[in-house]
Amino acid sequence: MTLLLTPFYARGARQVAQDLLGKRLVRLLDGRRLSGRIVEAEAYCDAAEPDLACHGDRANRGRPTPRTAVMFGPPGFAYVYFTYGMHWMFNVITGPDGQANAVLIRALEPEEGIELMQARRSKRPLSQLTNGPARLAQALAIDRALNGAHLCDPHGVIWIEDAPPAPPDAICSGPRIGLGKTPEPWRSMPWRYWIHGNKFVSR
DNA sequence: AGCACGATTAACT
DNA sequence: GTTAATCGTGCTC
Repeated sequence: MTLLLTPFYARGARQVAQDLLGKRLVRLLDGRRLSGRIVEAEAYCDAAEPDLACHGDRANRGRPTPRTAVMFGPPGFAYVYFTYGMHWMFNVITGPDGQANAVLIRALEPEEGIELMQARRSKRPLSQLTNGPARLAQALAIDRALNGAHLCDPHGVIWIEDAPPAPPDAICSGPRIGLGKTPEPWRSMPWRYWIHGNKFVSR
């Protein structure tokens, strides 16, 4: 059981997003493991490239704000933010310290603690437990308390474990979801990655 | 101090 | 396919 460490995260967001497919996101809640394999992820702001879809680039002329401060910090930490007045989104920080690079985890294939996750999700069927960024956050009890959490701490409450990667020829890519008003070309850049045919992908 | 809106979801028709 | 829910954030006045 190997925990992914800083060097894994300290790379380009698009590379990390693809390499995260197949890895296991683990949440320790009241001593119990809730987990799932990552099957869908999106890259936001790779290296120093501009990305007007990225919170770090869009707000405050690309400078940190209280909300986005974690994004500008070192890799291997969690960036958790609140949106639509009710939903939490879980990201991992990638790239070098000082750049607002991140990967949004969009969907998991549930593995451990399924009953507990279902209890947290109004007993929804397995297929609708963690197939969306806000859904998986609810299932794994991810909220503002985990913003800034270190994912490389073996005594922490959330981390990502090594697991067999998705075969390269099974990785699909396409435009990111929900960008709405984001200008081109970023709106259409194919920086969303998922495992071909996996039924837990959000769409 | 006020306001428009969002890296979404669930429940509608 | 459409829409309400719901509030923190960042921008403008």
